[in-house]
Amino acid sequence: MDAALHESPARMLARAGIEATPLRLAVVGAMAGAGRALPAGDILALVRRLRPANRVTLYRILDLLVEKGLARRHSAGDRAQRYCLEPGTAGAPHGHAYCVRCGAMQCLPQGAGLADVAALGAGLAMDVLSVEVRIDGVCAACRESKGRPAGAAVDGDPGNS
Amino acid sequence: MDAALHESPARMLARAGIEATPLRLAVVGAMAGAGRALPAGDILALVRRLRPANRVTLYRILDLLVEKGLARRHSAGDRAQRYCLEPGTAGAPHGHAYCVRCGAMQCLPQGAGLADVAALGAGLAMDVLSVEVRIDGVCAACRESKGRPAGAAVDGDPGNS
DNA sequence: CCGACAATGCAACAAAGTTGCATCACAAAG
DNA sequence: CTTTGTGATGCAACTTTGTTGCATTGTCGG
Ligand SMILES: [Mn+2]
Ligand SMILES: [Mn+2]
Ligand SMILES: [Zn+2]
Ligand SMILES: [Zn+2]
Repeated sequence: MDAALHESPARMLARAGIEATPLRLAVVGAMAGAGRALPAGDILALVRRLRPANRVTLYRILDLLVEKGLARRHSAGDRAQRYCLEPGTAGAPHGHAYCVRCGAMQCLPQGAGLADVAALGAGLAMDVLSVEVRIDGVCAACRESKGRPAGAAVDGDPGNS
Repeated sequence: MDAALHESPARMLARAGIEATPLRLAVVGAMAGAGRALPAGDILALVRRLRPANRVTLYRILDLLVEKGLARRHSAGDRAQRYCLEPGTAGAPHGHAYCVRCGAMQCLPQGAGLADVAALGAGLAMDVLSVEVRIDGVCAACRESKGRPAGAAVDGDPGNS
């Protein structure tokens, strides 16, 4: 996609008040421009194309990114949490489309359809913190390829740590 | 709550084409009238007030209920899936309000705020199967009690199996 | 060089769910 | 009444995903 639209990983970390380290830059780089929310395992595989990386450290970095507001954590139908970068400008939430076949979780354009869900939360006798909207289904790629799941996962074998 | 509003567990199973067994009746009974989506662990604890029950069998029963359309499985912010009975009449989806503090997941009234989310799914190059809407926040009970979480869990010790 | 302090790595652990296989219950057949 | 088949249940081991405690490394101010 159009790389010019994206801030550099270094700037993103700076904006969130997180000290830049090689691993953190690699993690943010892996998530940037994906256009979808990735499970920790996929992010780890992507980062390991560039450098060795420890599983636990990755989880700690992801926790930090979420805590500092740079990333969001989303639950899908399966057991793994997905992480996607907050769209640059603000904390406006966005929904996701989850393929129950291949596990891909596409980020949807901001604001789409979420307005009245947020309104719904307002009447709830609850301090609303966030709103999760997920559309489950079978993605176009998986609908075609009847056989194996379409974009099943990031390649690259396991191993290190 | 008003028990007269609820179908009997036996009837629910019959309607879904599931053979009734004592355990299955107990499971459906535990879920019925809860008004919220319960994690498997809570359902197990409730069932065990009545009879011994095996963890694996419970998971198999829950899978069966979901497969036959009698129950729905929902993911929350934590690692445990929640299960709630489909409201009697139809497959109309409903959203949930999840308390990040005590883990309670309240079922919201049907239709509330989900109309345009469903519409959003229609434009998606994806075979839409279902729509998940979850409002995360801190429930009223937890907001008051600053100390320990409010409705933390179903009581009853672990043990059996 | 020295100590402080954050980042990383490693091993063990934990929670939730799954798998394979043994057993049980019960009904139909002989 | 006994045999035999089938689905439901139980049990142990395992997998996946994430977490915790603690050791090690690296960096920066003095
Ligand atoms: Mn996203
Ligand atoms: Mn519900
Ligand atoms: Zn797919
Ligand atoms: Zn609560």
